[in-house]
Amino acid sequence: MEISNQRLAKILRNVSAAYTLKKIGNIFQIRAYENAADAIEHSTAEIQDLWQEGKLSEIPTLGEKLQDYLDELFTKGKVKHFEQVEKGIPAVVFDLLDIGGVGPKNAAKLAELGVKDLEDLKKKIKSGELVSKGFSAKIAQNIMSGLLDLDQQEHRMLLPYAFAQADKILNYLKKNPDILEVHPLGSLRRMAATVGDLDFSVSSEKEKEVVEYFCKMPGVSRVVDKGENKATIVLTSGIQVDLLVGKPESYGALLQHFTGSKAHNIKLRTLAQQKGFSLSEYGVKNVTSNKLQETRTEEEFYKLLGMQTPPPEIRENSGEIEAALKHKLPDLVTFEDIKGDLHVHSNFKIENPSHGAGVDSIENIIKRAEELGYDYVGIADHPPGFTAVSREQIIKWIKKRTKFIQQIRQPSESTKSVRVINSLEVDILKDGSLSVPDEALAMLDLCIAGIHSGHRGSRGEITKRLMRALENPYVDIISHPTNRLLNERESSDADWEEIFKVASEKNKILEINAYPNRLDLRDDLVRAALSFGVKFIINTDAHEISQMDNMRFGVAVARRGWATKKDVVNTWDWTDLARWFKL
DNA sequence: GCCGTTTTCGGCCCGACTGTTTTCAGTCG
Repeated sequence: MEISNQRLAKILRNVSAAYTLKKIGNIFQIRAYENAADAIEHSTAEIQDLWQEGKLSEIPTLGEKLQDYLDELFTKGKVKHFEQVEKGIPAVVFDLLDIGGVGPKNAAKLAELGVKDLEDLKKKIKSGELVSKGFSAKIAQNIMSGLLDLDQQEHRMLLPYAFAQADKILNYLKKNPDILEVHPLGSLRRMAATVGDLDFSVSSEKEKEVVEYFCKMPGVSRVVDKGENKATIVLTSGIQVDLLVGKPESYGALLQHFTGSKAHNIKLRTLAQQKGFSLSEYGVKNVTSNKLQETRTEEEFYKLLGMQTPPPEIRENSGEIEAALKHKLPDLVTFEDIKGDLHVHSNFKIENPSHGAGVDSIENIIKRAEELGYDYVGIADHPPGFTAVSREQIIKWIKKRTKFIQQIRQPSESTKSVRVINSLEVDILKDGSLSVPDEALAMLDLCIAGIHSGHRGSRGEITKRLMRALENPYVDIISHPTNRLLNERESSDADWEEIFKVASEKNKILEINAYPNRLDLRDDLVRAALSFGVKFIINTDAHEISQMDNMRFGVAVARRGWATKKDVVNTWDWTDLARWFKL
């Protein structure tokens, strides 16, 4: 049985709620379950995978006891202790917890009043039954809007989508002359693969006026909260947006505080506590003198703690605080370092394609690469499907395409033009062989290989397939290695350490695919692969030229995985790249 | 229940808003 991180977090939150309701243990035991749920929910690795590899202890907040419980859960599908503590609590209580604003106490109270499920609750609020049975009208109203929000929120937003929405809001905010600075916050600023709601901070002397201005933004459907210096709204699209306004003299602390992550901040505050400081969004307080030191910038804030400022992308309490204290933060790869995109699909004519072709011509792709300031671009179409087309036909098609590319790249011999790389993205078949014969692969400049079917194979099967592809001398790059699709499909299960080891030995490149719902290789696996000396390439896998702009989201994944410029081959200049790929 | 440059006990991040609370409980980020 597979248990997703989200489901796992929910199971632990249910236990926490049961502890609360039955008054089992103290507040810290209750919080321990919530802390673990948070950590699991925000983990980029699949917890069940870690369990299989015996690495549960790598997740902070999972101590001896919780590890035992998870072991029992994954082995037997249930946990005796959990069942015991939840005994006697109606199942509906745990469903009610999903409503924003409803915690254990209110959930239990609702169940007591005979609420059967979420639909029933909606009915009872509309009919006034809830109020007549003792709930205040205001609380009933809040629960109702929580219910409506729950209906709207299906998935977390994909990072590029969230960025597009955020840009509109940023543009609106920047128009107000009272606003001195504005930043995205939270998972958006940390460039996590998915984003729950959109948070922004603003530096201004006129806090109240800015909050008013924000609440009047076009597209606001509802103002949820409004305070002196903060507000929460819901847009007509259902997206929740938070705004926090701070004075310029303390803006650094505000920005730091709400960028998170939660785990990063908790660790930071624990550390500060030992040094006699208390941290908040207002600044650094000396506990002895009770004096608050304000900070204009994040850099000042971290400096007061004697450390470097970690880039937002790596603020996950995964070693960045220790590195910053030693002034040894890595020099992460940047978008400006990128010199080319080697995985773009064109509309080159093809019969019986194995997978979706691109919509733009090779000429237009080259033109776009020039506009982006790239030194090189790789055209990597899918070949014809090997089952529908004969071996001879595939070879013939590749010959024709190779000739076509050679013709249009003639001007690129001049120094100012973009170099064009003749490539294909071939399938790694069920047995690990490729969908294109070696004879045809020999005609290409380089070969990208990826799994495009049977993603749900067993750990052994997937590992074997990838291994065999890595052994193939024609394969240069493995595309989107885990094959996850965000909000749709989990990563394939494989022995990643073994794969990283072999990839490093054989000088094979792993792709960080910047396609919005892939962002694959995942950030945590990038970090793991780095320790084996694996090199990466960040590609957009664009199927239309506008998607070539997604590069920066792939860069974000690399940064979150602590990759530096030298680890990413498409930051290299043409000479180094050509030498590596023997072009 | 977790955790450790005060390690196996004794702490545990910090502050906000809402409701109806006249000093606090519940919930959230």
